[in-house]
Amino acid sequence: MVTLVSETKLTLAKLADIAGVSTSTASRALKDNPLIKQETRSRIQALAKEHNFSINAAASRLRTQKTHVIAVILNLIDNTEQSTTDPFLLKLVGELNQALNAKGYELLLSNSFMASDDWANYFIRSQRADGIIVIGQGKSTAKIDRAAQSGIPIVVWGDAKTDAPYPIIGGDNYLGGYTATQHLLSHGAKRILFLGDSEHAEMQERHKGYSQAHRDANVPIDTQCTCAIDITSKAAYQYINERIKANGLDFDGIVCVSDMVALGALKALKERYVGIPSDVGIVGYDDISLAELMHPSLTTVRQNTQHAAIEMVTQLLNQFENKPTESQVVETTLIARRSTQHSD
Amino acid sequence: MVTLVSETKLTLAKLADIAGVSTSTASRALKDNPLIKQETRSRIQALAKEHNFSINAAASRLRTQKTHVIAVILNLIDNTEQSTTDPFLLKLVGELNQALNAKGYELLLSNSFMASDDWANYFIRSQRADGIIVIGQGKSTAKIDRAAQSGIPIVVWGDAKTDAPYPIIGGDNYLGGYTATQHLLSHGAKRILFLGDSEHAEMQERHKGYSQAHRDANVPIDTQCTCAIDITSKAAYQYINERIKANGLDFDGIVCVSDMVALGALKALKERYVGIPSDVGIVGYDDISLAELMHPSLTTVRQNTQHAAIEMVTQLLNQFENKPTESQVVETTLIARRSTQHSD
DNA sequence: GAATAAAATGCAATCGTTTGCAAATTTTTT
DNA sequence: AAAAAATTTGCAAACGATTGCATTTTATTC
Repeated sequence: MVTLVSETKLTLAKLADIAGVSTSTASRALKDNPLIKQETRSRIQALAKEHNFSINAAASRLRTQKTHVIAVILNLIDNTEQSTTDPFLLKLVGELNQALNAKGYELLLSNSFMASDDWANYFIRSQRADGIIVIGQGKSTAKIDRAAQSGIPIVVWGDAKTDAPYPIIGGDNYLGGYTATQHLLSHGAKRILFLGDSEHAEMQERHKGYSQAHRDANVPIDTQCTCAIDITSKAAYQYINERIKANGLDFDGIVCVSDMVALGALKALKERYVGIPSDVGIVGYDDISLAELMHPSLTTVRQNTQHAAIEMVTQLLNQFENKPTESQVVETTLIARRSTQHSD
Repeated sequence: MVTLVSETKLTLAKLADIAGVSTSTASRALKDNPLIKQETRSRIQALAKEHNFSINAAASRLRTQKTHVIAVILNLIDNTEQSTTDPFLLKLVGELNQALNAKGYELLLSNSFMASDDWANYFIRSQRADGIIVIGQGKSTAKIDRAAQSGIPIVVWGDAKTDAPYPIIGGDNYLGGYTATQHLLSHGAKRILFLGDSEHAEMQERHKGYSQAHRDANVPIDTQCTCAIDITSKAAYQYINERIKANGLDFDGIVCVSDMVALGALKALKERYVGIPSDVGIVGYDDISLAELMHPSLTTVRQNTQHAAIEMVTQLLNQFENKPTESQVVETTLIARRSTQHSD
């Protein structure tokens, strides 16, 4: 059976014609509007299916002024390639896709390199999307602030403790940093490196937790142990390599701001036959799927991303209805594995 | 300085009013149409910037019948969660985003679970997107075939050797499988497992390469060595574990259909203190960023995804202009690392 | 069976751009 | 300085769906 491609595009008007009703009736019938007699509704819906009819989204959006599209912006750091390589960000995108679809929205993917600088204009005023979800606060929140200032619906994944006029969803970074550090200290570590980029709000919070854990354990902190590097495994690998070359093994624990960073550090240590966790314990962040596949498996801090995604979507949709919104902290737990402790 | 949110939405008509010209002139001026006097053009463009004006995409799409949006569909395998976990797919999405943006298109992300079954209808006829890029042929190409049959612009990432009425971009899977196997054989392996799901076209090709390599090397093939598992690290981990438990170490090499699978296998072997590569050599596929971070670093087959993305976009845009299209094979190379050979 | 209430359908304006064609303006030519 | 040609601009009709309001049809009541 060959289905011929219909010569002329099928519009609602034509479908209505076929059904012998007006376009208004057809339109309502397709939306299951109870204003229309049940029998008519079913008849038209069946007809639509039969003729492979689809409402024209462009026309519908123009008329209703709603797109049912959400722009998700990966807010990347300018000079690093954190983006394409970090599984965590993309995992979050996957979860968002799911959460959005569940609410009848679609996901327009973008990143801070490509989208023009004026997000409110480009995405919302232009009616490309109804709202924006930004992943990551980046080093500066200028663009986010600007977008928010113009009053568009917006939600951010970042550090929820940051004071901002828009809701921020994120793990408890202070707690994450604290727990990771405390975990190492309780296993006897005395000189713990903090590996990450301290310009991020999220990372700063983690660093505060790192410091507090030291204070609570009465272990002195050496500023030499706070290491600012790009958030990539390569940077971590290089840093650890060079540090050991220069100073010898002058630390016995590492708190990393992401699993990717941890894996880079791990590789450098292994190549130099540093025992893990016997000589150095390592804690990562994010619990990417590879963390438990490493050898030794990687102790890390997991944030409930699925819950986060749902929360972000909820907070965004709330804004559509002018409901109040608020920043939300999602569950953050330490997953203890072999990179910090010997066989259980 | 407070920028007031303009009370009434700024439309092209209003902008034209402000400028003292007709909407037609304004429209053309914004597109830098040479029909309009240069001076007028600049004046209106400046005015648009000043007033934060953005063309309404919905209206524009309705009128021009073009969306400048491409739907990217992750064609996942129904019961596995390959999706959210496999860095390779998401890397490809990243590259596509880049390639699309370079051509002035946006990326609408979707996956085979969520999108309705009738892609042509849902995305194209509904004017949500101008074309479709499908990532992965899946176990059945039914949905893809159906979409293609209705004559919409479509491109697929998969096995380029598959005969299909749409262009397929992909690595040379036969060669990849052949090279990986040959590499292991040349390092002395005699019984090599093939770990993967043979229902995929891509995997089948790789398996053919695997077989041919054996024949060329005069090494017998045991069907017991072809192992059908889900394409996840977890499945690989379990499989290897159970196999060893049941049969002992009855193999000395593994060809995996993805790095994720390889990492799962690797973990299982390490836990049983199987020497790598001394007892068993392992080759992965995809060269995800973690491959070289593993210990030992993972020998794998790399496909040039950046080139692939650009090629896919090109082939898709060609269809818009009714230019001929053709399947394309992208560069596929073996990256030899420690998991198959001792220190160099 | 007429009057009233309730249910179902249709009319027509609107959303904001784009574009073929006509009209107005400017420049060039004779 | 008028005619012809070239350059700029504007008119008005699409694009296809949605929805408040009016109208028609059906069901209910007396």
